[in-house]
Amino acid sequence: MFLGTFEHTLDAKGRLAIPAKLRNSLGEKAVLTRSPDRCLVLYPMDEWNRLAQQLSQLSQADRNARDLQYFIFGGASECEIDAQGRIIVPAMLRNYASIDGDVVSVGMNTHIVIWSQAAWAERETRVNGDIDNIAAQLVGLF
Amino acid sequence: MFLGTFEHTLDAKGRLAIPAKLRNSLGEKAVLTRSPDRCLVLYPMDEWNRLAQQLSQLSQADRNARDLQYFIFGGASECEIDAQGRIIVPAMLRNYASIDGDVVSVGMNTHIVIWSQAAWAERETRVNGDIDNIAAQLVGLF
DNA sequence: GGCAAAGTGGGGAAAAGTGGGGAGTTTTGT
DNA sequence: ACAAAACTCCCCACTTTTCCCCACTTTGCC
Repeated sequence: MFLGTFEHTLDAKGRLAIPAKLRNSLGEKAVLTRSPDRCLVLYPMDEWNRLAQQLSQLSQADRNARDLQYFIFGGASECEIDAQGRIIVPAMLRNYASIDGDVVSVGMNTHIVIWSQAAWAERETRVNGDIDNIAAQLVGLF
Repeated sequence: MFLGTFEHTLDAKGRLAIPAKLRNSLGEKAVLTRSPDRCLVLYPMDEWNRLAQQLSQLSQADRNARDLQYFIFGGASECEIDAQGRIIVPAMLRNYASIDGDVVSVGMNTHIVIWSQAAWAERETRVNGDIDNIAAQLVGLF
């Protein structure tokens, strides 16, 4: 169970420390990949396996399915958490999510989402004040 | 489990180094063949055996089935990974996928796909910006 | 305040990626 | 048939990147 928002940094070697409170629910290994909205997603292995299996079962004949597989599998990286609780974020993923330096990690219950500080701030201001309307469109949940 | 995207080179002798992270899930032998979209595919032996069996079971009376068998079996090459972690890509396959020099290898969970750098870049620009729509058509996965 | 855990930074050993030489074999051309 | 050329395969060498370990600073907690 991943909860909370954490601001921290990614160092010059591309290493990212996973906040201790998020790390607890993560095993020693995890899979990092990209999300369509220009941020990264970190899955614990069991959650990743579920996703990977569903994705693999899509028909190879469907072009959209293949494109999505390229996006997810091709953008993925199996991460081991080192002795300091860090993972290595490949240059390609750093680039995709415009991450250099300040980072925001968000626990999303089943997985962790990683944003560049700048993109996160932008998102916050966009959504702020509008959350009433957004929630209103999803009545029935509460 | 093959994951990630890697840019590297094929040397003048037709040798292609398999990135270490992809090599780990590969045995000492693998099968390289062509894919309909002008790139190459590298299967580990167990995955290849499954594919080959399915392909063999197709009806010989069906012309399309025979053509597909020619395409896959005829284009296939059994590869051994040498001491430096490289395979040799036959000239015919290099030619088919327009590979000379820069190459992109993509882990696709169960197999590895190999593109020429140029063709990959073209594909990327085509898909870029469209990934939202593609993902939207496949909701239920996330 | 002091201790422990978390977060951050850097240096050095090891591995990965790349290129090339040369012996042995096959193919090509005369 | 024979020589020359091309191709394989195996070995070695160099450069770059990655990984692992250690050390310091900061934060939180008793």
